[in-house]
Amino acid sequence: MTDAAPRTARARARAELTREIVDTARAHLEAAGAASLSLRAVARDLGMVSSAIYRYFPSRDDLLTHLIIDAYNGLGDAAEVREAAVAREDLLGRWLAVAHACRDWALAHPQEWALVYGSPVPGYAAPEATIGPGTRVSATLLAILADAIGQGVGPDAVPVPRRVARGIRPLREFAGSAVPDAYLVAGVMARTQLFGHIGLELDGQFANTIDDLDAFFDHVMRRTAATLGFA
Amino acid sequence: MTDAAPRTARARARAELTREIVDTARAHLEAAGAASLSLRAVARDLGMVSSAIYRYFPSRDDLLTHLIIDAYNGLGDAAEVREAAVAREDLLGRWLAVAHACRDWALAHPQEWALVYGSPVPGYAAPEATIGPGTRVSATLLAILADAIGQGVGPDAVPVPRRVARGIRPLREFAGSAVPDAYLVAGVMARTQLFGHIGLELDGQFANTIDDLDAFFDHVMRRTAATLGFA
DNA sequence: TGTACATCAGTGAACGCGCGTTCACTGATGTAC
DNA sequence: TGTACATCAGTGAACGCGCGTTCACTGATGTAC
Repeated sequence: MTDAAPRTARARARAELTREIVDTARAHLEAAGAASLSLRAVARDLGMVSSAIYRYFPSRDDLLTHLIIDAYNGLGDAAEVREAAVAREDLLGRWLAVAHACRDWALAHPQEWALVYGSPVPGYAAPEATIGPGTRVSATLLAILADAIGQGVGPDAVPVPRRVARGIRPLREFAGSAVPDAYLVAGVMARTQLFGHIGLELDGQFANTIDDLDAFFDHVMRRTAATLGFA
Repeated sequence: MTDAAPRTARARARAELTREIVDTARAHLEAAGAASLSLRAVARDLGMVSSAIYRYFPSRDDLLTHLIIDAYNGLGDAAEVREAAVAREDLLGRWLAVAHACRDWALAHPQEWALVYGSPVPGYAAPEATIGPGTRVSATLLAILADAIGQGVGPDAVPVPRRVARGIRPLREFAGSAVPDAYLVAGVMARTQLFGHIGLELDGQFANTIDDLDAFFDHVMRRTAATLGFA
């Protein structure tokens, strides 16, 4: 996306300052949330005048878009790296790697998580450029499910009602027709359990209910893996 | 909380205007989200001067607190009414009643749902008064689980690791000791599936993936009920 | 290698906006005798 | 039933704040010859 090796001093300075702006904005985001992210505050922190930011980003929304893409990629990287370190035939291990990577990343970057999976930022509409990076975790999970089929492993093959089968056609096409409907449903439910748990945990919905969330999450993710037939 | 029958004309006018302020605020909330809820805009809509609001609510945060409690109660009412209409021994029906009531309410009041289950409003800390109403749905679900035990119905009694059992002590105390740990875990997972699905659906995470979300949700909730042993 | 011009980063002032909250005030409603 | 005082709702102006964005500018960096 950016030039690999900027030639001139000007270009190098520009690349560096662009990175500094994004880094500072991300720090502000983590400190106060997306709604109160302010260009002026970012500029202040960098010792520039607020209008100078406009040499780098055409608007606040554009900066937000960068942060969203970065967040998706940060999460995607974390999940993919941890998942790639597990032996291919160890389906449970791969699932747990993705699950724990997502939760760890979310706990380390709660506002970035909220930026992409929380309530939409008022007045901001995510452009198309965010769609691709937004599907990386799901794609990784789907790859595990596909490998499971190769191993003859999968969820209970309960019948899926016709109307449901019809309603998940876009998903089936995205997944490739080799994945049976019952697997797709179980896969979506597993993802909902994963993302739902993380969201509820970040929102404090387990406060005064569950003390040891590390242990609980691991157990829940193992139970979820069992619904997919992973041992 | 409020006087049942206000005596004087002044008191009647006060009660009515208080209600109008909350109603208008709720309308603004649904239109633009909690972060952009403005006292001045509410006052403008009611044809009053902005400072007049302060005769009714001491601050913006206090108004937000009212909206949060109202939202919890609106959701709680919806769930309880629908659940109460189902025969006590029909566990699946009761679970589905709660699940669909929650989703229907959330789709009808997405910003109110976000207010209580979405990312926290920046700069706002929910006071204790919101805790009670916030547990109504969970309490209803727990009652179904307790009745299931009475019927000898429940999830697979898989062993719960010691550390997990220790970590859910507050929940066990809240539920009463009659509910085995495996049931509590399965119950929390069911709630996560329910709340997680609704949250992801409201955030548009199923766009381009699942067309018929009504059918899909019903199916997913039936599969979830199956994990609790409900037929 | 040096000069002339074009490009671009950063400045500082300004525009226009909306916000939450305070305060001294007026006039209507309620209460006590 | 009528008067005197207290309570309270609503007014309008003001304070102080921070925001996103625009614009004409200066001075440094880069490029072409």
